Amino acid sequence: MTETHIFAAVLDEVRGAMRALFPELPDDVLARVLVEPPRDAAHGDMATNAAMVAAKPARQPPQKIAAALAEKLIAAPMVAEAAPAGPGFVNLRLHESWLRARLPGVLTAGPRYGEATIGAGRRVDVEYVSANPTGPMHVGHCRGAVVGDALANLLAKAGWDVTKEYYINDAGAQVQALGYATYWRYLQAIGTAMTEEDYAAAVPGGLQYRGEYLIPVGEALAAAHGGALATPEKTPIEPALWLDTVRDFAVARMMEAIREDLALLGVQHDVFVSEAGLVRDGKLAQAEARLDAAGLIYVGVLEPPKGKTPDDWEPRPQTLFRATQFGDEVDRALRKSDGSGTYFANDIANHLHKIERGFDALVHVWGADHGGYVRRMQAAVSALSNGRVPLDVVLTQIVHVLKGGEPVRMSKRAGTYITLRDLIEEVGRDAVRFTMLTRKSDAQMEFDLDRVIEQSRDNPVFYVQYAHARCRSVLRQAGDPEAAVLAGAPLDALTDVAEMALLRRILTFPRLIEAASEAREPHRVAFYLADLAGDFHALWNRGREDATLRFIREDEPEATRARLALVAATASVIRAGLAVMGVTPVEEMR
RNA sequence: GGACCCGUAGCUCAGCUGGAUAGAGCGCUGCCCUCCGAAGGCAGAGGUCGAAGGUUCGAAUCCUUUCGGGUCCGCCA
Repeated sequence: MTETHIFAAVLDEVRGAMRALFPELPDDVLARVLVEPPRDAAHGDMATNAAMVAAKPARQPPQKIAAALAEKLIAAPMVAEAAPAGPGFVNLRLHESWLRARLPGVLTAGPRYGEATIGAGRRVDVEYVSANPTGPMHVGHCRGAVVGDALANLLAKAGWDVTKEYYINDAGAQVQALGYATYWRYLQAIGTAMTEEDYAAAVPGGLQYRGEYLIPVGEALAAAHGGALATPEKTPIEPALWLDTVRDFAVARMMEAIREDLALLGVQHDVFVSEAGLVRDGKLAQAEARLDAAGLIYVGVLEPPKGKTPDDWEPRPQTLFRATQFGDEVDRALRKSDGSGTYFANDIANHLHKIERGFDALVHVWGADHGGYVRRMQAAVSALSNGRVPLDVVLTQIVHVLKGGEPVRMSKRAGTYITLRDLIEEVGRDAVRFTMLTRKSDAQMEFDLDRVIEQSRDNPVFYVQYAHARCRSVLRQAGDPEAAVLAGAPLDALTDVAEMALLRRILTFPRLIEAASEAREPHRVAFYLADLAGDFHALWNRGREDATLRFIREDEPEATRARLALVAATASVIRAGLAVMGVTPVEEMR
């Protein structure tokens, strides 16, 4: 799709020209040559750093190279002006006719516009959400779900073969606690006389997960097993007789609920991997054997953390992984001092599983509270794959929910935390998804329930949707011409500055997809769409001041067709961008 | 004590992975709707990019130090 990727097209010309001017220039120097939009539009459409990059190896001053390059580039078909500038830039102004001629390609590509080839069909595993199956999803999970899903879509758009994965933490103490909590609800369901406090006192680690959402789970257990999991007096029997059953039952129910919540958000994973399953299949043992064979495991005693030593600190020998060999601060425990595996060990097994499935790259979306965990996981992946498979971790920061400008206090104990379901019911799925992408993922975010449904200029959700609705409104009024028909329209009539600004923005979409996917930053798509919508609204407003700039003009059928092509392309790019974000475009605003 | 993230206009945030005179929205100031595309539009003011060094043709961006905010910190997941 290079015919619509204007930066790639011009870059080809620049590299060709440099090759002709300096045949001996090394490839790695040529690879550093870039063609970018200049900050200041007064400098033209694009600028290249080629002369500055080549100055040293070519042993010539950059300005001199820039002058020669400019002279050469003026011969390129799309170049209208080429001028050396500043420290050695070459500024390029492109023929507007050439830019207009890209428009049919945009229309023909439709939803596929912007697809890139940098993924080159390589396989990437994107793991996200991975909430513990111990309760309903809340806003904290929501951001990770949206960012992960959009990132996966973005990578697919950039040519990666993407697998969306959910890792179920169903093996640790948390799900054990879930088992005990569910068992309490079961006892209640069969009519126990015990009090909650008596029961809690007998539970190792205390009774967690006291939320009401486990009540129906306990009732379902009672329906399935009757009184068989308790004494005739409806008091607890040995945990060994029921814990596995109850825990597995509860986890299955929680996962069902989580899948429903994710479906509400429009998130669908391709693969669910069970931590307990990995352990059962011996993946943990395999991973450990592998690291051991590489001499990366030893039994040792870690230093206490520097500064404040915990009160109960005592040195204990543990099985450790030599994470320091891969850039981590300290070696990390694989086994606790009692010999049982750590969460880290299981996660290593998880990553071995991924590597064995042949992925070329791994991506995780984690909450920021796992930030300290990144380095060791990268160390492990590096060790297991001999450095072949990169692991990128995208951290998402906390979301503060506001209502009318006031923070909504969240407390698990009081049961006032906001579930994903609440959020979607309050503002709608599309607003949730879009808004979650209006910040860099590693910046804290305020989610103002009133703001995100506000219909105004400063709400990008509305602003972008409104632009699409306006586009569709115009097209409907014109009888909804086929994209193929509009692709054949003569475009010479598109000359107004606002029309050209919009066109130029449309043509930067492929470059945006490349950059955003490389940086693993889906939020850039949201900002791009806001800019695109801004250009479109600006053009619309010009039609208000100057009737000759309106899209549909009875007296000018040719100009009308050209403008409809531009409007159709705008709508198409908005749809393509929203598709990456997982947001549904609206046909009209009511 | 250490690690990671953040610090950009009065406010909320972008800044295309080192480029030219740092941007947007809100807010503020001043103009613009009898009607024809105003759920608004146009223009303007507003910045030592937290601070100090360093790297180089060139730094908001990279490195070091430092200040402020957040998150986390042996075997919890």
